[in-house]
Amino acid sequence: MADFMKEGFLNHISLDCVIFGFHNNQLKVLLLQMKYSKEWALPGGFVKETESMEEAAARTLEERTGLREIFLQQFHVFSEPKRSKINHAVKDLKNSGAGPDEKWFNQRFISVGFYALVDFEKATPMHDFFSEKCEWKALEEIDRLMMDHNQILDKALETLRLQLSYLPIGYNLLPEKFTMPELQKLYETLLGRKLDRRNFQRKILSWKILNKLEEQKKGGAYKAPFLYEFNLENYNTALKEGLSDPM
Amino acid sequence: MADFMKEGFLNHISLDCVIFGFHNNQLKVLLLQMKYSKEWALPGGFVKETESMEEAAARTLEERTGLREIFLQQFHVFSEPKRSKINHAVKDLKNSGAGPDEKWFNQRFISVGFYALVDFEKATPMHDFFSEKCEWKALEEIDRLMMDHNQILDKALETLRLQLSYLPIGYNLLPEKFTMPELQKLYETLLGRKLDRRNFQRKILSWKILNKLEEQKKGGAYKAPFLYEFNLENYNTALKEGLSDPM
DNA sequence: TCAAAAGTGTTTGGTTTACACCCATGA
DNA sequence: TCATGGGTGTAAACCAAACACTTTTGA
Repeated sequence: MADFMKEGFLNHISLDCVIFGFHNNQLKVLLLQMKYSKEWALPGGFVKETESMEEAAARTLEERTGLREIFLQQFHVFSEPKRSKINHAVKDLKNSGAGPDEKWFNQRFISVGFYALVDFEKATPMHDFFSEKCEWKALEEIDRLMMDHNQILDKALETLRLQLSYLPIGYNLLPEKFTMPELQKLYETLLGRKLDRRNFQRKILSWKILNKLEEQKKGGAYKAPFLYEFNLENYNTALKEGLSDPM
Repeated sequence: MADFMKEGFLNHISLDCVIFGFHNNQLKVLLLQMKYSKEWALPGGFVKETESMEEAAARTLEERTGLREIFLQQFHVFSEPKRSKINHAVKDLKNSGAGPDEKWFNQRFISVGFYALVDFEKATPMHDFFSEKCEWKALEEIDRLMMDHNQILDKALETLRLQLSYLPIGYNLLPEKFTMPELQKLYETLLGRKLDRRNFQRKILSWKILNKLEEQKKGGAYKAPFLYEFNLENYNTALKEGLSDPM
C-alpha cells in the first residue's frame, strides 16, 4: 500500500467525494471513520499520472461502493493552505507511526470536490486502508467531520439544490421502478420543504423523462400508487440540454 | 525569473483566467500571445505554497490588468492528462532553449479555470515573461488558442450565461455610470440574442439593484438616455442570495 | 364503513411576452 | 421635419400556486 506514496500519484492534488443515497425517505451520505482519530470523513482519493480527475473520482467511487457509470460531477476546488487543520490537526496518520505515509499526508493538498448520486440498495460500502468503517449517515446525524469536510458537504448540497432546477435528478438515486410519491419525497428531502402533490406531478410529467408502468405495492397499505421508470433517452437529453432556459 | 521553477510554487497545479471585458458593445477577452510559437493563450498562473487558488488567481489577474477586488470565480477543473497537447504540442517553451523553465513546463498540469468580469477602461493589459503581447480580443475574432484554452473559454461562457439567470452581472463590466440600453446590450451580448427593451427594463428594475440618476450623453445622438449606477448594497445581497429561487 | 393515501382537474393570480405610442435630438 | 433611438403602459398568454373531490385499500 505504501508504494503509491512515491510513484504514480500526483503530489498536492486530491479529491473528495460526496456520495448521496436515498433510503427510508432520508438523504444519506457515505462516510468513512478513520482508524486512529475515529473522525468521520468523506471518501477521498488521489490522482494517478495517467488519469483525469474525473477518472480518479470514478475509481474512488467504485472502490468505496462497487458502482460504476454513476452520475458524478465536480463542483468546487478547496484550496485553503490550512484546510487540513480546519477542524483540528490531523492527529490521525501523522501521529500514528504509519511511516512512509506520513510524508505523503503531511503535504498540502488542493482537493477537487465531486458529488455522486447512487442507488442506496446497490452500493456496497467498503472502507479503505486508513479507515475502519464505511457507512451511510443521514444528513441530520452528521456532526463534525475531518478537516474541512463539513464545508465540502455543504457546498455539495448547495450545488445539488441549484442543479435541481435545471437538471433531472433521480436516476441512480432511486431504484429502477419507483412511485411518484417516492420521487416527490426525494425532491422534498433535497429541497428541505414540502411540495404540492398535484403540481409536482404535473411538472415532472411535463419533462417527459418518465415512463408510466402498472400498479404495485401489495406491500403498502391504502391505494396502490403507479410505478414509473426513467425514460433514459429523454433523461439524458435533459441532462445535456437542461430543463429550462435562463432569463 | 527562473527561480520560481523550483521553489515556492506547487507542482502540477495551474490556473487559467478568462477575463471578460465589455467595449463597443462587444464582449472581449484578454489574451496573451506567446513569444515563440506566437500562439494566443489565456493568462495563466501557478500557486504559491502559501496561497489559496483564489488568491493565486487574484494575483494573476492583478499582474495582467492591474486590477484588484474583482469578481473572480472558479468554474471548472481541466485535468485531461494530454490537455497540453490538445491543439498541438507546445512547441513554445519546450523547444525554445528556455533552459530551467523546460522541466517546469513539461510536467503535467491540472488547471483550475477562473473567470473574471472587469471594467475594460480600467484594465491595463500587461504581458508576462513568456508572452510578447497582451490584448483584448472580441469573441468573434478569437480563433485557435493554445492547448485546451478554447474549451476553457467555452466553458467559462457557458457558466457565465447560466449565472446570468440567478446572479446580478454588470458591476465591474460596465463603467460607474451607464445607461439602460448599455446594460441591455451587455445582456444581449452575453446571451447571444435580442431582448425586448421594455421587458428588460422592468425585469432589471424589479431586482432593485440600480439607482437612477440624471440625464446624459450630449455625445450621443437622439434622445438622451438616463444614467444608472449599481446600488452596491442590494447588488451584493443579490450576489449572495440569488435573484430567484429554483422549483 | 372509515381513515389514510393516491389519482385527477379547475380556478386563480402573478409573471412574462408581445406590442404601440409619444418624446427628444441631430442631421 | 424626419429618422432614430429612448421613455413608458397595457392587453394577452402562459405558467405556477392553491385547492377539492373521488377512488382504493386495509383495518
